[in-house]
Amino acid sequence: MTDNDESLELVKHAIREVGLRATPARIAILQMLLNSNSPQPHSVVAERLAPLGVDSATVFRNLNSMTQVGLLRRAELGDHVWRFEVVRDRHTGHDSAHPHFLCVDCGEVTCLDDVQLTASSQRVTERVGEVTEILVRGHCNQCR
Amino acid sequence: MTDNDESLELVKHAIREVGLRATPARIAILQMLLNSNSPQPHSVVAERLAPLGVDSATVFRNLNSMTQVGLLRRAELGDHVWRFEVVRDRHTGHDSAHPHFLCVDCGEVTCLDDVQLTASSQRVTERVGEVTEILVRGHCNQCR
DNA sequence: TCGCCACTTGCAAACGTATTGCATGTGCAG
DNA sequence: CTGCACATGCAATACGTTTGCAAGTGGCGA
Repeated sequence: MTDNDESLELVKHAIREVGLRATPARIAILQMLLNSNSPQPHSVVAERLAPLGVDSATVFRNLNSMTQVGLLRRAELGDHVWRFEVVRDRHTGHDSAHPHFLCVDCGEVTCLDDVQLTASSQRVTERVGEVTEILVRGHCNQCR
Repeated sequence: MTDNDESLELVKHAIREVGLRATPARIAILQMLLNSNSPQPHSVVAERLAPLGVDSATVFRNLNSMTQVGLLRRAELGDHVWRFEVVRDRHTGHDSAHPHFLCVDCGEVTCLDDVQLTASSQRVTERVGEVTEILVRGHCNQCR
């Protein structure tokens, strides 16, 4: 069994695990995003998969469905284009309202789970409701 | 001179100060946003000004141009809708990029300008880079 | 105060991204 | 192996945003 076979099985398993069918389109999308080190816009994913005969609408639907089940993360860098990246730490447990830092230049998302926002978060919670997500945008140290 | 006259003159002055003409459309947009306590999407601004005979494209152009010159701030809260708010402290120097709370159910936006995120923000800044925007999402008290 | 001219506007058309309907195809549980 | 709910391809559509162009006007200078 080669590395490719192995990763193929892993990808298939990850897709089935969340209750979706491991179709060629989904496998290709996930593999492509796994090989990217930054979130990719739909257009890029669709372009790359077009030669494989995958329709643009299918890419959209799959990116959205895989995002809904937590396989992917959808990021908006400020240019009104959704970018998608693989959620690599689905099993680590800290899926509560931990802050994410999003670099609007390179699109990289950093988990700030050790950053203490609790005090203010609690105050915010009381004031406005139930907080489910905290997103911090800016320019990361590499892009400044 | 009434309060309205006074604020009208202030608004006109603010517009001219940045090198733009004080046209009825710009005055109306600025006044409307000054009376809002949260960022408003273009659609809402356009709807509100439509009865005055202001075109939607004009609203777009003005929101963008006034943003370019620093009169307004454009915020993207993660739902692919630009929202505009008046920059109220252009002259005071201290950065006014305050956190926003977005209710994912009803879409209402609350400005959290009095919430203290400074300590953690500074820590975040050191770790990842320069923070330009803080977004808190969740369910507001009305929607829970 | 008046007239000029660059800046603005209204209207409509163009654009790019995202979504949807429907008939066909297919992954996979039983 | 087989059936059926889920997924896909294709095309049409919805939507938010931008742009071209001719007409209009704010505000400066005379």
